[in-house]
Amino acid sequence: MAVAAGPDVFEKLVSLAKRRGFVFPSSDIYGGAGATWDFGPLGVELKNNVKQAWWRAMVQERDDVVGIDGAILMHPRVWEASGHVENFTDPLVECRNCRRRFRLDELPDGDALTTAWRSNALDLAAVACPACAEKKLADPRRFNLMFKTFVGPVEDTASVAWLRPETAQSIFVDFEAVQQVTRRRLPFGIAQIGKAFRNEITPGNFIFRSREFEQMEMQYFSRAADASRLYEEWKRTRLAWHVAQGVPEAKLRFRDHAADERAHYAAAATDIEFEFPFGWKEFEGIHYRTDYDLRRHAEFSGKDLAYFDDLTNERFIPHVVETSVGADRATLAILCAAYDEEPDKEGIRTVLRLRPHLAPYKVAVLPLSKKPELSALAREVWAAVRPHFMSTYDETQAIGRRYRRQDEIGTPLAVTVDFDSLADRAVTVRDRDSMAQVRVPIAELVPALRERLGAP
RNA sequence: GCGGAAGUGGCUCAGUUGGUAGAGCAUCACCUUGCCAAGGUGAGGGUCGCGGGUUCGAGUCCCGUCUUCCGCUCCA
Repeated sequence: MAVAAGPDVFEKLVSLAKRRGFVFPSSDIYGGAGATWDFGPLGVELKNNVKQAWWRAMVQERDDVVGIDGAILMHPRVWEASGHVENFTDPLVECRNCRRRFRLDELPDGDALTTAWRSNALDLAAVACPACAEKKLADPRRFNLMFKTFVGPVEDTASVAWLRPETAQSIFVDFEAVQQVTRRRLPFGIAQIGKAFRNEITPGNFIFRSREFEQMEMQYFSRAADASRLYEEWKRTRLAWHVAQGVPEAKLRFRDHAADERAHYAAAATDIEFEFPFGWKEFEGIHYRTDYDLRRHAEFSGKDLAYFDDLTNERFIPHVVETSVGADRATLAILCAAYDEEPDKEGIRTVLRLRPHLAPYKVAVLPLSKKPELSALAREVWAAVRPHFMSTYDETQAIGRRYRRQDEIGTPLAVTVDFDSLADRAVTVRDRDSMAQVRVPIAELVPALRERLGAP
């Protein structure tokens, strides 16, 4: 499908995204707010469609997953239990010679150094840099990946709160309540879409890595004995979902994490990577989190989070397989996969070959000319279409140019009202990909469009 | 945060040895055309990231700052 590729294409895509109102830099009139992005009128439609497609596949079409929407601010102890306070706030040491940085605990004798640092007795003068061997390590500085804020009018340590760095913890914290109210038996999953915040050291690549982002996560709870099989199943399920969103399988691959690169909570981890124009990058993670999270929350909260199996009379902490995909990254991958250019009489025709269920607009209504009688009928047609499909209307400039505008934003169908329409009450439906045209009576237009757009 | 590069109308850029901003595309209007970026005429839109300095005068020199991009940690 998409033949265009490479970094130059990415620049064109970013340019298109800004020009047509998919994504803007946030706070742009103040010079930008630093790796934060606003989704414009088209971007919000696209991203909402991506989220809706995920929710549909994950919750609506399955019989074993339910959804929640958790709060961004949580009890600070949650992040101690989850390990984030410990693992996301590690002191970093920078070598003044080679400029490389290391986590203090990853240096030789790191545990001893960390202990010394905590008691303000750290001396790095005799410690060699692991990279260049020079003994020029600067004093450690905390680099907190979590955003800190304060609840209540007084900034004291008792009122510290963190913006969640992942959505998963709401699910673990709510696990028992959800399990009880839905009367679920294992295995079952809880899904959530929501914002998460990380104070990234190095954001970049457009919306690929930003400090505020949206996750689509699902935690699947099961017996320990089933976890490995479920882990493999979810890998396949999630890959298939991306393919169903129009991402070619050839541009997708799994990458298993080695033991030393896994997040602190994961016993096994696989990335689904997409071949972005700037390289193969992760955009979904599938993790086997064991019973780590529930066990920790049971420990820290003092609540018994064990599951009682009334068929076997066993009581145990469920194990978790997680799938976690960035909504922004998935949207970016879909945009990259959809971007296409093809030769044209006048130069190049840019087309976003988005699947209809993801396209911001499903239908564009276009009068052949701006003559008042055509405009009037076209607006009447638009009014008939609007309740059924996200749609748009355009009557400025030449018809060919307007088709190109719609191609560029991925609108799959155009409805053209011409002079014959005034007499025969029929319109032309034009297809973005085939550019084929079909004459359809206005009275049958909505079902005809629905048939061409296919399943949601 | 550190090193390197860059920051001019919506987009892509030009702007000579400092003299108060241009182009193409895009947008809009009118005329023409009437099914795949046609043509013509015209219009709107930038105090050149921001702040300060040097100068009679700065987009053009200096300092600071912010942002973006490429590397170093990380991960959705």
